[in-house]
Amino acid sequence: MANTIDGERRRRELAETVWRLILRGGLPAASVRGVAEEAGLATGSVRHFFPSQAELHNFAMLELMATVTERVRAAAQTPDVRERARAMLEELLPFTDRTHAEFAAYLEFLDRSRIDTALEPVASESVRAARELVVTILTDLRTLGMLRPEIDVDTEAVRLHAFLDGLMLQLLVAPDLNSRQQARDALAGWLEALEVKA
Amino acid sequence: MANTIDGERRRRELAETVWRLILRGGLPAASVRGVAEEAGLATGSVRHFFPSQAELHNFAMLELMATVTERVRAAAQTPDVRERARAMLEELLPFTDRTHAEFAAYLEFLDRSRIDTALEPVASESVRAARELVVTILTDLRTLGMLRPEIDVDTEAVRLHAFLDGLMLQLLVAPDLNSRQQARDALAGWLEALEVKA
DNA sequence: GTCAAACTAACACGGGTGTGCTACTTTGAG
DNA sequence: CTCAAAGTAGCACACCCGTGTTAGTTTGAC
Repeated sequence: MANTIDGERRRRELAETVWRLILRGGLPAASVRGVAEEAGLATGSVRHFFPSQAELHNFAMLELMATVTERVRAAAQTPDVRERARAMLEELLPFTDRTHAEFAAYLEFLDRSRIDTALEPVASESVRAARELVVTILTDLRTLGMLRPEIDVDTEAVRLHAFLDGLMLQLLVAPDLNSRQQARDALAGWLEALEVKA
Repeated sequence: MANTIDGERRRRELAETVWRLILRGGLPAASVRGVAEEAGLATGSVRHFFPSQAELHNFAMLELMATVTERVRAAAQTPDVRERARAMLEELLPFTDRTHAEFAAYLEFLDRSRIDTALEPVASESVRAARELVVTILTDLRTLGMLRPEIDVDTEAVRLHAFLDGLMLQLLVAPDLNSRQQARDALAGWLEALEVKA
C-alpha cells in the first residue's frame, strides 16, 4: 500500500483547516470545496479522506475536544494546587489566537448541534466533560481543605461552569467587552474568593 | 395609498417568522424563500417589505432586542427591590418556550455578527445594553445598602454578566445540563449571596 | 369612479453546495 | 519489476440560495 502513515496526518490537517475556515467565515465557510481549496487539494481528495461533509465536521469537532483535553492534561502537571486549578480552567477559555480559533469552531459546532443530530452526541459529551472537570477541581480543593466551608461543591460547579461558558462566549462574539487579561483576572479573582483565607 | 397600517405589522410578523425558523433549523433556515413559505407568502412579497435578506435579518434582531427590552421594563415595575432585581435579570434567560425561541435566534445572530459586519453594530449594542442593565441593578442595590460591603460593583458585574450569558448558552445548546428551574434557582441563589444578611 | 400607491406573485439568472462517479498518478510491499 | 492500494484530480448532477425584473391585483384617498 502507499502512504498509510500520512492518512491520519492528512485528516488532522483537514480538521485544522476546518477550524481556520470557521474562524474566518463561520460554519458555512467550512464547505467541502472551501476546505479543499484552503488545503490546496481537489474536492475529490477531501472526499477521499472523509466520505461526507458530516464526517469531516464530526472529526473536526472530535479533534477539537482531543486537543483541549490534552492541554488540560498538561496543565494538570502544575505542582501547586492553586496554580493547577487556575491553569486547568484557563484551558477552557480562548486566551491565545490559536485557541481563539479553536473555540470559535467549538461554539459553531455547539450551536449547530442544536439542529444537526449528527453533532449532538459529541457536543453534549463535550459539555458533560467540562462540567466534570469543574466538579473534579472543586472536589479536589474541598478534599485538601482549601475551599471555604460555606461553599457547596455542586452549587459552585453550576456557577463556575456557567461563568466560564459565558466568558468564552463573550471573548468570542464580543471581544471588546472584556480583554483577555481582564477575563484572566476575573477567573483568578473568582478562584481566590473560593479559597480559605491564608 | 393602501394598507399603510399593516406594513409594520407585516414586518413584525416576518421577524417572528425568522425567529421561529431559526429555532427550528438555525440561521440557514431563515432564507428569503423559507420565510416566505412559512408565512404563506411569495418570495416577492417578502422582498417587498425587506429589499434584501440582510435588512430582514437586521430588523429581526432589532425587533428581538426591543421585545426583550420591553419585558425588562415591565419587570422593572416589581415593587420589592429584591424581587425586582431577580425579575429583571430573569428576562435575560430563556425560561419559556417563547423566549427560548427568541434567545435561540439571538444566539444565532450574535454568533453570525462575528463574521457579518452588517449585524455587528446591533449585536455589540445588545451586549453593551445587557452589561449596563447588570451594572445598573447592582448600583441600585449598593445605593440602597443591600449589597454586602466587600462586593465591588464593577467586579461583580463582570461575573454576573458572564454567568448569565453562560447560563443562556447552556439552556439553549445543552438543555439537559440544567433544567429551567435549576437555572432559575441558580440565579436566585446567586442574588441572595450578594445581599447583606437579614 | 379614478388612479396612484401598496401589495402580491412568478419567473430567470448566476452562483454555491453536497455528492456520486470516473480517471489518472504515486507509492511501497511482495 | 509488478501491481494493487492509496492518494489525487476533475467533472456532472440536482438542489437551494439571493436577487433583479416584470406583471397583475388590491386598496383607499380624492
